[in-house]
Amino acid sequence: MSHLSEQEIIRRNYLEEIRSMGIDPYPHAAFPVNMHAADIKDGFAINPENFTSVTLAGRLMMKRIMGKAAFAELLDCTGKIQIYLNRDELCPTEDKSLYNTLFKKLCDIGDFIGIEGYAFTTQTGELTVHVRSFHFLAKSLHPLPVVKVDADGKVHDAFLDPEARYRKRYVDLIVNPFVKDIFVKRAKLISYMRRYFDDHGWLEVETPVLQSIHGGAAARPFKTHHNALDMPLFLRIANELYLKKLIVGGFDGVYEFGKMFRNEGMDRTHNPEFTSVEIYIAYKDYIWMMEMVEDMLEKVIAQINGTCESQIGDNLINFRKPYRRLSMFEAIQEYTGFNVEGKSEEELRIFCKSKHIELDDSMGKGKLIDEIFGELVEEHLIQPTYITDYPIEMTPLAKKHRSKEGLVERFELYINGKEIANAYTELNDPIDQRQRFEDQLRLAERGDEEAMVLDEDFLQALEYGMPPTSGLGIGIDRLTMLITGQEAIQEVLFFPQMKSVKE
RNA sequence: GAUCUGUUAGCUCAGUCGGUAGAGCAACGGCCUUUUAAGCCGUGGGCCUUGGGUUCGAGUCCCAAACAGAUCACCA
Repeated sequence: MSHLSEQEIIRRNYLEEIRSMGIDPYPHAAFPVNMHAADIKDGFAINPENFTSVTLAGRLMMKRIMGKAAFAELLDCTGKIQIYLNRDELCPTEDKSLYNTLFKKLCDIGDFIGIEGYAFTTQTGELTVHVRSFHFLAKSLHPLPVVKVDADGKVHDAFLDPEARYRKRYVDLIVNPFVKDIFVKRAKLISYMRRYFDDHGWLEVETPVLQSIHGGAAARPFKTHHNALDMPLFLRIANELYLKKLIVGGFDGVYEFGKMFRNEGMDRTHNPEFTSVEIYIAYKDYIWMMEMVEDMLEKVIAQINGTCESQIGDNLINFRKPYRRLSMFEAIQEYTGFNVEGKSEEELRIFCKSKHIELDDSMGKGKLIDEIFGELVEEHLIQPTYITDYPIEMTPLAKKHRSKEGLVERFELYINGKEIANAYTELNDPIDQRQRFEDQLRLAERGDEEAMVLDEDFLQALEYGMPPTSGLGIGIDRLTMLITGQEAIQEVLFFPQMKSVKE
């Protein structure tokens, strides 16, 4: 703390003046809050008699002082409410210092105060708490941005610089009410999903974040080191293999909400740590999983938004089931007019070149088809759509398709042009699984940094026998973006990763 | 990682052709017993992101760096 602004110095001086009045600017005792701002706003018009003695606490956000009377705004966890203070009612004796000195002079915007009083409506129709007693609860030493909303709902002096908002999220939360709403919806999303899973009897579990082998996905990991064991460890890129081991162990349904860590680029849809939910259900296949996912999303989103719809940019997304199902080949046919089925690698390359898709020599047929899909189809999948049946090369943990040669039983759920969920009929044939890992090893030898690592312990688990199982992963951050209408992942993370600022 | 844009008071932003830095809010002082975007009147407040350069003179022009945003690449 090298340089203090004029306003910061003044607040520190006020802190000492409060002490010199014999008042503790950071009191210890609990304050007996019995009401929130929203309770009064919701209930006063119906039952005003319930609001003759309300005790509120929160931040002082605005002072309008008119001599012996003053209006102020109090912000608590439910929002703002106006309060009214009258000098001679607050200070009936000769000593007017509580009003004149403590409130008028030494209370700054941002300070925490507690009040007791009764609710009434002013001549201008504003619901207000008439203060009978006033208590100082905590001093704020930094000035807050002062954001005002006028009668037309127009915001003045908005605090909107993304860097400032993300680096000081607490200020963002204090000053921008819409930010809180996003995180409340995020919490509800996780809570309602958890309830849906629990109601079906599936078990919430926790698996290791620190892993000696980073399996279960194709991505570059963060590396760390355990000192006592003197061994390298990785932060998990996925929890898939551990969850399947629990299915081997005899649970019929397990799920985990948790952070995954990927050492890759950051942008408005990627943060190095992100939250996923993965769920594995025994004796099911990917067709069953599609039905479960659309049922769950319809119910959960209706509970959160009060409707199955969500507006994102220009698109109104409807989450009502059933969702459209298209195989990857059908989707490519529909959006490009090109049929990839039965085509040779050379024919696929010619098509890619005609569409100006960038290629490199290492790409096989599966990767080429994936490129075509990613470049030409994804952006068109606005309403919830299941894309099914992927080329086997890209998907080492999924079971070969029951009837289509060269494909696996996999679906991804696309919404608003982005992948939201990924699911398989899980591969439970340990011999096949070993071969698939070995194929990945060959990719790694050719320099693919994201190729999956062979996990001997996982293979051994499969050798003990895993029931037929379907598994699913959903990106919670991206789903939150969809239901809150946000287009940047940073808006749905309290503390998105930022570069450190050099002093 | 690439390209473009931005960084000026606590906050939101102006700043013309290169000539000693501006507004509103916030702060400070005064007046004021139901106001409301900010009650009224007045006053103070600046490492113009950082470092170089051009120039008699740089917030402004040039070069570099830091951080951020947008677009792209990679991924979920």
